[in-house]
Amino acid sequence: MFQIGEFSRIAQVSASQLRNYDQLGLFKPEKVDLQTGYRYYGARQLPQLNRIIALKEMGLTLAQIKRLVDEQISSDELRGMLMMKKAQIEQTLHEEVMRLRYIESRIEQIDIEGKMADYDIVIKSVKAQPMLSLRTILPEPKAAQKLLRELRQLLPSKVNKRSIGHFSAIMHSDWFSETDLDTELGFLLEGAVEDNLTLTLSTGEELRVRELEAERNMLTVTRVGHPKTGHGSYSALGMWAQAKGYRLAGPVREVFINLAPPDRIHETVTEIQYPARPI
Amino acid sequence: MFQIGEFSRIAQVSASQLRNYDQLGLFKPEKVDLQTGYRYYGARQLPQLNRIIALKEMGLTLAQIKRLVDEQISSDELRGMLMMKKAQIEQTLHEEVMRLRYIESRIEQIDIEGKMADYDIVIKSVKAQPMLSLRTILPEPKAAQKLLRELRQLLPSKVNKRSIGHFSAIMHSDWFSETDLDTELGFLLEGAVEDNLTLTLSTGEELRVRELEAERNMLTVTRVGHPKTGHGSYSALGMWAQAKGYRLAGPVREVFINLAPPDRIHETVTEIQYPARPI
DNA sequence: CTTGACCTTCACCCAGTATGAAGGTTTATA
DNA sequence: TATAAACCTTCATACTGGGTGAAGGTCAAG
Repeated sequence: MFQIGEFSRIAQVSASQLRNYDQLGLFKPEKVDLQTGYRYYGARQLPQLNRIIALKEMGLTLAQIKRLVDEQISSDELRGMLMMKKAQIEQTLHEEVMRLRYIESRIEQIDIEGKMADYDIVIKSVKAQPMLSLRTILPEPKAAQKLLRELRQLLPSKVNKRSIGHFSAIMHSDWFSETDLDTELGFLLEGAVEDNLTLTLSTGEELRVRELEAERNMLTVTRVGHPKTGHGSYSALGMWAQAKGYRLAGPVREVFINLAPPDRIHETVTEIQYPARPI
Repeated sequence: MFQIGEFSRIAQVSASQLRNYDQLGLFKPEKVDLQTGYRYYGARQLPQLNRIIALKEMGLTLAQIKRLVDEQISSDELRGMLMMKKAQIEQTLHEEVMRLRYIESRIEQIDIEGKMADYDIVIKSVKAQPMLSLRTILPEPKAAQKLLRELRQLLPSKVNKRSIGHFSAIMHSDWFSETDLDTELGFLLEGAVEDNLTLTLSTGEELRVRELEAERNMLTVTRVGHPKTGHGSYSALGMWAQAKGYRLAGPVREVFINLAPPDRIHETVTEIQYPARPI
């Protein structure tokens, strides 16, 4: 029979931990002197304590170990618990590997470019949201500006001013070119809006309200600059997606967070949103 | 200019976090109304905030990010910080992989044997300690018992009773056999002991004090049972070492934590200690 | 009779943020 | 002009899964 101090030296577990385990009902001394409260441990208890320590090192919590130890759990159940733990570790392992890959790609980028990139990809989730839009083949980028100008005049009379959101574009083309892009243009709308609202332009084209889908995994990058100069951001998005294990999935959205006037067009702030799925 | 609420919606960062970052000096609004204290953020601040979020996801702390952001750190320094973080992640990754392998081996073992092993390996560190011992070729296991009996009679007269530790064996043979084992037998000693203490047995053999080396990584397994039946523990030790990335390194020690009398020999508790080195 | 080991209980620490409540202004809408 | 919603500050608390330490007192061995 060992007193707590000696037992703690043999097992290399602090006496306070032993008292703690006793109190938790996880590991009780073989005998407690009722008069003095002294704990007495038997040598045969060492294997039990070692089991607890081994399970702790496998990453089980004390509560789980308690269940294991005092419910005389079957080996099948134990196997199940270990499998769960295994899955959990594999999950965090996967996440760590992704982080590692990403950091490596940033280091590599610094090595190549001599500086840190001026954009950062962030993953967001986006709720479903109505949009008043027109899908059209844009002959050239400036056509969008004309559309915007007219919309700005017409919109306030049709829609409550508060519910006008950001001007946005959805790119339905898969390829990148300067001309003849299949693009959906319009304004995001906030809150409830009549479904069948429409707005007719001077060209005869008609904007309708439609619901943009919610996206759980939206890779986004926000950049300042002329809207035409976003190429770098796209390639960064692609690399990021690959490093983190996402597959780019849907039509890209470009949300114009602030619409600078033409003479300060390079101050425009755009958020590029690329729907993605985990691989 | 956005108020905190709208900005928080766009950036998907809670308003309280934004206030927090402001207070930490990590990310300040473009303008603060001195009258009202209202924070106003500009669209061009979004990329800055995204940088902070991206760095946070890489695992840097807010304090590190603050240094990065407001000390205009050079790309070399940034590279260094990321390399550090990378090394750190690789370290935890390695540990997780080890844990995973171990858990897998335990699951496998349950699958094979239908139950959990009845011993658990625990890694300890052991201090240097004096031992009064005799190295000899043991013709047969019972010779050890004879030695022990004589030692028990002789020892108390030579050594302060308090400083007598556990009876122990050190196996200098690499192979396992029942007979002719090159074994060192004796008692561990506690506290300071005269160096040149010796003890002569009736056979003429002489026990001397020598210092056992400290071992930082001692793989230990504690078992209850007849001392001869320890084979299973040894194979478990080997498997464990392989799974966790250790190389078995030194002569094994067996410490008899309790020495049961011959009629209850199966209650003997032994700790097997195997020095090891991380690979 | 002294010293060291032990007892209980309670509080506090770790790390790194994030959140919430209380109590009070400000702004925008009806 | 009333009222709701948004904002302000400050302070406290949560989280996770434990571990450590002090205070104040009792016990045991030599």
